[in-house]
Amino acid sequence: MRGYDKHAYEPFAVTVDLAVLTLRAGALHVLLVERGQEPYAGRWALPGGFLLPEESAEEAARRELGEETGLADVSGLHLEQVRAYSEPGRDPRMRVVSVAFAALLPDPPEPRPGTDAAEARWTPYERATGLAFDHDRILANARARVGARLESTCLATAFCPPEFTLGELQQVYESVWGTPLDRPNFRRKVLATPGFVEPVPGGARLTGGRGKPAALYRAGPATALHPPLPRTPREGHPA
Amino acid sequence: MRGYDKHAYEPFAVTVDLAVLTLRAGALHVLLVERGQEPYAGRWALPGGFLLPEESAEEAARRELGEETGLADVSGLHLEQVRAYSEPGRDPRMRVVSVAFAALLPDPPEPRPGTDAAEARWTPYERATGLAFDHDRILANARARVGARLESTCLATAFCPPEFTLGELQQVYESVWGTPLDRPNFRRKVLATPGFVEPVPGGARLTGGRGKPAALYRAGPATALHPPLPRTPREGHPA
DNA sequence: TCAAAAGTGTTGCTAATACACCCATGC
DNA sequence: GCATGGGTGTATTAGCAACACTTTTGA
Repeated sequence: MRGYDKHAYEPFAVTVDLAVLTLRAGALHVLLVERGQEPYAGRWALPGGFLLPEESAEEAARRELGEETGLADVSGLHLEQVRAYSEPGRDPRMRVVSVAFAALLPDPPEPRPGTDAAEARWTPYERATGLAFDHDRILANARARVGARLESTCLATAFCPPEFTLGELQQVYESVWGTPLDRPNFRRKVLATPGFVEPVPGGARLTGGRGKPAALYRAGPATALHPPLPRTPREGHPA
Repeated sequence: MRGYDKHAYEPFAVTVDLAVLTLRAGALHVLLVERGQEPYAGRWALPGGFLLPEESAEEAARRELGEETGLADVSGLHLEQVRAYSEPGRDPRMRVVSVAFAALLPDPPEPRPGTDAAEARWTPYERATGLAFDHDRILANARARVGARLESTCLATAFCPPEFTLGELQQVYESVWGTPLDRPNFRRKVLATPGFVEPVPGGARLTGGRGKPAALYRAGPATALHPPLPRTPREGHPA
């Protein structure tokens, strides 16, 4: 930040990469795009793109999110910065520093191919391997980050539509963490946290499920979870 | 990452900013440098600098750390990436994207001024306000990140010399979190976590303290803390 | 002998896990 | 009826906060 000269250093390109996560049929999915050109032509990759001259990485990520998903209003969706990736060889063409974001979507719209006519597709998280560049690592980091945030923040509601049941909320945790949770205990912990969820006044849901209609909730005003929702229903904790 | 043209976009400068944290006399301190030139000439700032063409942000951060502290061997020190900062106006000169790191130092050496002859100084965390650029925010984010990592990882030993007492380790937590902890309970939790600390075979310490000599420990092989060391001796965090 | 810091023991409360059980709906 | 998912109740248990107490040093 001192002794600088605008032209003394090779210019860097700065991009954003997005791990757009959602739940489809109770399983974690990620939005992938098929690359149309070299390098890695034909391979799947995380969506992303260059920063425009007058936008921040967050703004670029939100713009890309709208472009890739085709969603009209993308302003309320949660974007979580994961970290920056800056290894010199990560893009064979030039020096690219990438800021990765995790985006959380409640309803999974069918993706429309981006402006560059490459295909876009929701892919189960487990099958999203062999991605272009270092996107395998970025995706794993994004999932780990989101999983950690679920423990201590109210982030889980970002995966849910405006009104949701506690069963749906529980599925968020189970899908991202990959562990089953005890329903009665989950319910108590969520309801015991003030401001996490609020019951919607006169609602109960019916049509979808085969069982008893579930009560509907909305996201509450809280952002932090005190105490945290621990990840361990079955884990080796002998001590 | 698609449809790119090396010259289609304004070039970005990429820098690293370092929040170098240490404990002096039981209080959290941060390394600041006085800026010698505009903008913000005469103001204090976090140390940092540009990425060289063939180094990653982590490598640049470690190099800067060595340059600013004057430490000969900087390879074992802990560097924690905080996040990237990319708002268009954050540097008035040009578009600068900065990757922030928190560095944790056990022994606080007197800093030597950097190559650019500006002054460098350890500053108590509370007095490190009014910094140049957006460094107030970066520093706060770095401290929050380190505090959160103390809960769930064995990071605290990075603040300690190779051999340390449990009292010193406790001071790390108390200084970063800003809360006093109960010594007996802290001791039990640390020792109950396998691999967090290991007693050094035949050691006890004497000269420094006025009380009973404390046993010496070293960092163990564990990196994660299960269960986490909770931050709350008596705390009610309402939303 | 006192102060200061390390270390041990104990107690009592809180909270969470692991269930059993009831409810309401679709088929 | 019965399968399925929602929701409530509860007992045992484990963990932990709080505090009393002992130990070992320097002054």
